[in-house]
Amino acid sequence: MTEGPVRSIWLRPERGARGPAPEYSRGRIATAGVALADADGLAAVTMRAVADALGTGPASLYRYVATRDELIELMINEVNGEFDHTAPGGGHWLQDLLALARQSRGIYLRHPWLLDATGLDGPIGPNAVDYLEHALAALSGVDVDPRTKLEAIGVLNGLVALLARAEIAQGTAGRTLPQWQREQTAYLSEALKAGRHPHLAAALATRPPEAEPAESLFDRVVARVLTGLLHPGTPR
Amino acid sequence: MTEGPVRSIWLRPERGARGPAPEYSRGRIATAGVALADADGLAAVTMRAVADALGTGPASLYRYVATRDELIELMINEVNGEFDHTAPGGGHWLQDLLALARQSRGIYLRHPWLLDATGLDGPIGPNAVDYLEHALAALSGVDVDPRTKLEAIGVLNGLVALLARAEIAQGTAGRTLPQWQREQTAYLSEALKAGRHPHLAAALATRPPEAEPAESLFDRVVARVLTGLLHPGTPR
DNA sequence: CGATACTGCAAACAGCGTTCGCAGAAAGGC
DNA sequence: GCCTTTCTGCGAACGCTGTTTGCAGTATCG
Repeated sequence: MTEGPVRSIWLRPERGARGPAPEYSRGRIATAGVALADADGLAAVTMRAVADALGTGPASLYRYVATRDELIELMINEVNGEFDHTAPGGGHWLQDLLALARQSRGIYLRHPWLLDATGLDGPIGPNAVDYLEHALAALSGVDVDPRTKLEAIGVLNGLVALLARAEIAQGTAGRTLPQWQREQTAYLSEALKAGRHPHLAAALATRPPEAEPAESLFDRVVARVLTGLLHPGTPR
Repeated sequence: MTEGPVRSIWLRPERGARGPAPEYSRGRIATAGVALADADGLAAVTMRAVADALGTGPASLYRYVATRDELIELMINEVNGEFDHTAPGGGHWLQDLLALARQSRGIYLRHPWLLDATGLDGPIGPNAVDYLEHALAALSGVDVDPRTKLEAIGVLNGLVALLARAEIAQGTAGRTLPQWQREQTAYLSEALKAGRHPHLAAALATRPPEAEPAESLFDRVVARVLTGLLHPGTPR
C-alpha cells in the first residue's frame, strides 16, 4: 500500500521476479550516457538523447532509473569501474596511494564531465566502495586511527579532482577556447592597473619560468599533501 | 557592425553612456539571487524567480546579464564580498591563511549553494581578486617561488570547499534529511556482508569514538595540508 | 488458468533559459 | 532646439528540458 521511501538504485534489484525481461541493462544505459557525455559534456546527457542512442523513447528510461540524477549515478559508477585494483603499487603506502591517485587522474582526464557530476553527493556506488577498500588496504600498515585515514582519502579525492580540473581548464583554454583565458587575463590586467594589488602583480609578472610537466606537478602536490596529512613534519 | 566577442561581465560597463538610467543595479540583482539561493538552493534561482523578486519580467534581466551563468557569477562575487580583509591574522603566514580559510568556511556555511556554483569556472570577479591579493600578502614572507604560492592557495580553496561540503552533508543529513544517510549506510552494510571489504568494515566498525568539533577538525586538516605544501617535513 | 507484477512507450504537462520586436526615454552632434 | 543614436523595459513566443500518465502486452506465481 505505502510507496515507502524511494530506495537507492544500488539497493533496488536490476529486474523484478515477475514480468518480461528488461530490454536493456543498467550497464548498457550507463555506457550510452558516458558516450554522450564524453563527446559533448554532461549537458548533452538528456533523457531524450540517451533514449535515442538506445533506440527507444524517453519514458522507457524511467523503467530503469527513477530520475536523471540516478542515470548520472550509473555513469559515475561505470567510469569508476576503470580502476585496476590488481595493479601493483610498490609496497609503500605513499607509492600505493599515489598510483591510485594517478589512475583517478586518468579517469578524470578521459571523462571531464565527471568533474561536473561529483557535486551531486549521491550514494556511493559499488565501484566506489571497491576503490575505498583498496585505498584503506594501502594504508593498513600506517599507524593512525581509521578516522584519519578516511579523512585523508577524502582529501585525496578532492585534491585529485582539483588538479584535474586545473589541467583540463588549462588544456581546453589553450587550444579550443582561447577566448576564455584571454577574457580572464584581460580583466585581470585591467584590475591590476589600479595598483592596489602589488603582490598579485608581482606573482603574475614572474609567471612562466618554464612549464613543469603536468604529471610531475601532480605527483609532487599529492605526495606533499598526503605526507602532511598522515606524517606531518610539524605535528603542532 | 561586428558584434565582437561577448566580453566578460567584469569588463562591461554597468551602464551605457546614452539612454535612460537602468532601473536596477548589478548589486541589487545579485542580492535578490543570493536571497533565493540561500532559501531554496541554486535551482531556485531561475530567471523568472529573480525577475519576480525584483518586480519585473524575465526578459528585463537580460539587459543586465547575458546569461543565467553570468547572474550566478554576480552572486558569487556578491558573497565573496563578505571577506573582511582588514581583520588581523596574527603575523605568521600560517595563522593568516588559516584565518582567511575560516572566513571562507563561514561563507560556504552561510551560502551552501556556493558549493554547486564553483564548478562553472567562470572568470574571477573583483572580490576574488582582492582575496587572492590578501592570500599572497600573507605569504609574502615565505621563501618559495610565486608559482608554488598560487598553487598552495588554489589547493587551500579546494580544500576549504571540500571540508565545507562534508560539514553541510553531515549537518543536513542528520537533521532534515535522515533519509539519505540511512540509504547510504543501508547499501554500505549490504555490500559489506559479502566480506570482500575487510579494511572498510574495520574502519567503519571503529567509527564513532567521539565527535570532534567541526572547527578543530577544520583547523587541523588545513594546517597540516598547508605546512605539507609549503614547508614539507620530508622534501623528497 | 486467472491474478499479479512487471515491461515498453506515445502523448502530454509544467517549467526552464533565451530571443524577438517594439514602444519609449535620455544623451550626443550640429 | 531638434534629430539621430543608443540605450531601456518588457509582453509574447520558441524550443527544449525532466517527468507523469495511461494503456496494451507479457512472463511468472500460486
